[in-house]
Amino acid sequence: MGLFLSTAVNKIDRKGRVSIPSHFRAALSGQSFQGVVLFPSHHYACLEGFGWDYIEEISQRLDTMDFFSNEQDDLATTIFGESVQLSFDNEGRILLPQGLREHAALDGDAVFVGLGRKFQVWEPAAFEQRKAESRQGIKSKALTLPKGGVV
Amino acid sequence: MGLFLSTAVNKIDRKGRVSIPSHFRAALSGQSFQGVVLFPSHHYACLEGFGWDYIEEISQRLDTMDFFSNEQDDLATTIFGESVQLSFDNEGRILLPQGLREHAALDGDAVFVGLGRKFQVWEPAAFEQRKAESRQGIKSKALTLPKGGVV
DNA sequence: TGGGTATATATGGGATATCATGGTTTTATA
DNA sequence: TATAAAACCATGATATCCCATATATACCCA
Repeated sequence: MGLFLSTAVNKIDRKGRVSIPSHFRAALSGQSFQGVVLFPSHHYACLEGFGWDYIEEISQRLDTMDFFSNEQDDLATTIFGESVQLSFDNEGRILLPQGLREHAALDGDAVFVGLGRKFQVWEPAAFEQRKAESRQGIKSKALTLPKGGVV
Repeated sequence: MGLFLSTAVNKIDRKGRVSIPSHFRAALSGQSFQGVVLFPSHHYACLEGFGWDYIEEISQRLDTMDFFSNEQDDLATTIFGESVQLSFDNEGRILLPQGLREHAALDGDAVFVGLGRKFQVWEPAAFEQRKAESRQGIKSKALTLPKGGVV
């Protein structure tokens, strides 16, 4: 397995904890780090999430760049500097840092959307809007999957 | 594990001590030397930091460069000449040498930014500027990760 | 098939441990 | 002996652990 699928909505409790949907946790069960990495999306008011292996992959790609190059620094500052490593508690929850909650305007409920190798976390109303937009986008541009490609 | 992620701001006390964020210490927990290596960045008014293992890797990479090139001299001078090895106290703090504090204009608060294999230490206002700059840099140059997608 | 039981998941709350921070005392050093 | 550095101790805030419970899901057996 290892792919994030489907959508689920969970509650954020007064301490700022949320359960990661169990099927998302199942997708991560094989990994060394039991938790997720979250990152504020630059396109939308939502969070992007993935497993530890994905971060390591990014790190390896960055390592192929020059040591103290500006390009490497720019990418690393935005990608690594803004992502947070959050481990599961015994109940499969994470504690959402304040900054991330604000970025996605999360309060009360959180929508988890599976997108294959990554997932997103949305405030419910914002997600409804996004969903409508994306349907519209698919219609107007007649988007299809690239041949044999990944989303 | 072993990657530096996310951003945290800690206080420098009147003796010049700062806590290294606990998740950074966790990333270094497997290493023989319990502490960090810091040196003044030549690109920015900040400090660059990493664990002991990374110093060795840098040394190896320098060996692959032209022997008496200016570039190698610069790097070698910076990295080996200006680096300071600072060990944790029982509370996970280091004592910042005066010269380094001045280079990064550190006073009061210090921002720790994870960049994967290394991290940086910034004066808060200076980092805000740097953050904007790096986002801009990515956009304008349409930077993507080598051989692969953007996050 | 129906109904009931067991199991897993999501959620809440109190107790406990960790972290960042400040200060005091002891040790090393010049 | 003067000074800086290291070790030690204290504390509030916050994160983590642990237990309880409700609800939903899977499972079993008549």
